[in-house]
Amino acid sequence: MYQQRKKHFEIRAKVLKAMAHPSRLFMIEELEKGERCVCELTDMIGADVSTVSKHLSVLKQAGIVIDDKRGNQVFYQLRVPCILNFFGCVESVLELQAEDHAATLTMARKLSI
Amino acid sequence: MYQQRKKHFEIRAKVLKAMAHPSRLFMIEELEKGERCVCELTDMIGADVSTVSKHLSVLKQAGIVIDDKRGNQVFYQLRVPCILNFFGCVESVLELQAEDHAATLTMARKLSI
DNA sequence: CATGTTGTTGGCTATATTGCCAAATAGCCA
DNA sequence: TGGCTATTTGGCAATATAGCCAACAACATG
Repeated sequence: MYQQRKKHFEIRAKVLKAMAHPSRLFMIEELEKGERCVCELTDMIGADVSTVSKHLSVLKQAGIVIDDKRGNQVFYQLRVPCILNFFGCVESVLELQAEDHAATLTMARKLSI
Repeated sequence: MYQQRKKHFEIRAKVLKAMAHPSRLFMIEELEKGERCVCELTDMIGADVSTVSKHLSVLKQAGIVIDDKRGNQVFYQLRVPCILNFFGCVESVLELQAEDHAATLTMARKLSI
């Protein structure tokens, strides 16, 4: 049932895993506006260049971005525009969580906890 | 630039991280068909029950599923139907990768590498 | 060529994740 | 109550990830 399609899920998971980091999510959102060089992203994130470079290589490995070396700099570009759509979904998860949280607070207040 | 919205990205990343595991992706896909108890998922996945239970708790923590204890069993249910849409996006990443791979092979053949 | 800028890679430590086993908990039924 | 099933939790070892520094590679420019 699962074992047969395991490989399939492993591959999908790799893509998600590549996205599942705050700095990388930021980069994706930033790259939606257009290509950026490593130095620009580094400035925005405020981490070591080597750290940012490694994050970008994770995204590249996963097929989410492509790089283009021009002169001294390397420009990264989103490869998959649809990623944007997904954030709406993630957002709806978060909204539900917020509702739950609010409901819990209300309930607690009613029960004077 | 990033530091101000860091929290925001951390929260999003948590949701993605929860999804980013082959067994958990399988569960999500399975739960799209309807609720399932832990024992059913365990049978399908073929891992230890405790492992499956922990995976489910990760999904629950992230707000992706909810659980409902009925008698002896615990049924899990998807909370966010839109997750399905995202797989199309992940799939398109994979298709692009496949194309690249094919192109690389073709190129290698042309160059007789 | 020498120097500065931009990125990548290796190495290291700290931390997180995974998955198993064993133990604990909770509900069912005789 | 006692035994059975379903599930969760704690603990542990193996492995993976993150982020920094240092070293290196590639290019530009004086």
